[in-house]
Parts: sequence; structure tokens; C-alpha cells
Amino acid sequence: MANKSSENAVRSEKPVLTLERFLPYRLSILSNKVSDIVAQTYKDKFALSITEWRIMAVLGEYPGISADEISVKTQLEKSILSRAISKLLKRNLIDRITAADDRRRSEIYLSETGKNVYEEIVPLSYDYETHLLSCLSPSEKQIFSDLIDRLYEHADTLRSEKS
Amino acid sequence: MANKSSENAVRSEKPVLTLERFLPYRLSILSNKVSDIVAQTYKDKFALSITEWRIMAVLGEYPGISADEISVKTQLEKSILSRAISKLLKRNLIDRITAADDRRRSEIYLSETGKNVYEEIVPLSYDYETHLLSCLSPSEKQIFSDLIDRLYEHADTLRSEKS
DNA sequence: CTAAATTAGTTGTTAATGCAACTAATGTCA
DNA sequence: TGACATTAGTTGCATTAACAACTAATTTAG
Repeated sequence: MANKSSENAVRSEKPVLTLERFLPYRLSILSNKVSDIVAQTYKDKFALSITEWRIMAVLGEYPGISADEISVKTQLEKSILSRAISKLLKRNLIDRITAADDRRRSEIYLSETGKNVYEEIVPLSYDYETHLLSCLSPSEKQIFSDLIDRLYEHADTLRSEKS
Repeated sequence: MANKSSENAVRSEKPVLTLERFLPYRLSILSNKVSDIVAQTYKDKFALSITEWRIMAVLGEYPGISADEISVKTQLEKSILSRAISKLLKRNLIDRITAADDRRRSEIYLSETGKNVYEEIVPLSYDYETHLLSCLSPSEKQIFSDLIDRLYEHADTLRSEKS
């Protein structure tokens, strides 16, 4: 006898989701816009995709790291990484040598050319970040940064509740 | 600016970028994690991709909207939209009729089935958002939301400064 | 020492994305 | 009215992503 159309008509208002106010959506849109702008610069000036740049960025910080470790740091799939590394090798932006102690692993480095590109991109990236954040006060920047970290940590705990 | 490798602290000629502290990167990682979790639910329970769900979400808010208008609201490419709409039509989740006043345009609606799915997803989405944000205080939520909006607006102004 | 299990990395396949070219309907303006 | 430009939407194509199967090197147990 349950009939939602007439019995409790007061309660049964249809739910509506306002996409533009939905946080996961807004986060995604903001992130895409921010990334697209950087991506355009990397692509125009250096013919690098975001993925490729991230790999180089990690190599700038951790020379001699392995593909697997890059994968952990950048959250990129092994296969994506493997193909991106091939491309960077072909372009002589990185060097790869087989690790002496474990011949499965290889150690990857920025090449001389790669270092030059890296050193050109780093200040551009910082500039961009600075410009992007210039609409926030110092304390707002700090708060935003902290909130991102907290949400990131917290999101991890949600993953397991999935079913 | 903290410099964790103090070895060559004398002349810091070589710039280094710490990817894990670079805001566009962190935003992207957070956004991906957040989206992936929702995506998994939509996919498992309703066999919908994020893209498909976003279209349905917009249709729930704006019944009879055209593909082009959906494109503006969701920031999805025309082509992606066109193909997603075909899929949703095949699955009878939406209906499409040619607009009377302009036969190029079509008006798109959630079908009855689509409405049922929509009404099931909306509360799930809100739940997820609530859980995600449960690690923030009410005022922090407000601040975070505001900062996102401001950054979004501000990012727009950066786009043209590209060169 | 050797068989099974793990690990690092590559490759195949399929689907999703992004861009441009295209069709068809409408709008503009001389 | 009639050539031309715009607009809505579709399709083709090349690139990229996601997932799994695979090779080869190393580790673990018995």
C-alpha cells in the first residue's frame, strides 16, 4: 500500500543535486583548469606533456630513481610510465642504466639536455604557482594548503568504506 | 622556502622543484583521488562513468536542456558529449526530442528509468560529500569552498597571460 | 640447488579523450 | 532572394589512458 505520490506528499520532494555546488565536481573543474594552463605552457615551450614533466620533476629531485619508485611518487601507472620513459629516452632528455645490484631495475637520470630543460621549467612553474595564488593572502595560502592535505589524508580513509 | 638538502646551501644556483609541495600537482592528485572514489561507486552500482553521471546530474537540474548547453555547464567537449549522449540513449536513461523552433537543437530529458537512477544517486552523492568533508569544521568547509571559488575565478585571468 | 612466488618493467588491447573536418539547419545582409 | 557566415551536433582520426597478460631477474622455501 505504500504509495509515494499521494500519502506523504509533503515529505516526498524529489532530491536534486546542484552540480556546480558539489565539491568533488568543483575540485575537478578547478584542478583541470589549473593543470590545463600549465600543460599549455609545457607543451608550447618544451613539447612536454604533464606526465612527462612530472617524471622529469621527480628525476630532478631524485636522480637515479627507478621507474617503480617514480610510479609511487607520481601516482602514474607502470605502463604509462614505461611508455613515457621510452619517449623521453628517444628525445635524449633522460638517461637510463641498468642497476648493478638488480638487473631488473634501472636507474634513471636527467641527461644534460634534460637538466637544462628542467632548470628552465622550474622557475616557470614557481612563477605560475605564485601568480595563481596571488589572489590569496599568506594566511589563506597556508590554510588552503593545510586543508588540501587534510582532505587528501581523509579521502584515503573513505576508500575502504566503499561497499 | 625550506631547503631540505643542505649540502650545497652556499650557492643555490640549481633550482629544484618539490613536486609534492607544488600546488597544481597536489590539487590534481586530490581531485583524482576524490573523483576516483565516487567514480567507483557510480560504476559499480549503476555502470555509469563520471561523465555520464555529470550529464544526468545536469539533466536532473535542467530538464530539456540542449547538448550544447550541457557542454557549457559540464565543461565537456562537444564530441565527448555527443558520444556519451548516444550511450545514454541506447540505455534508455535519457530521451531526446528535436526542438520545435530550431531543428538543429534537441531537447534532452531524463527518462523514467533515468529519473529513478538519478534519485538513487543524488543522496549517495551528498553522503559522499558529507563524509569527505567531515574532517573539516563548518567554518573550514566554508573557507575551503570560498577559496576554491576564488582560485577558479582567478585562474581564468591567468589564461591570457600565457606567453 | 631448484620450483614457486615476487618484483621490475614491457607490450597488447580496448576504451576514452581531444581536435578538426564534416553535415545540416538557421541567421545575416546586400 | 541568395551567397555567406554561424551554430548544433556528429564523425574520423590520432593520441593517451587503463587493465591485464607477459618476460626476465631475483627472492624464498623446501
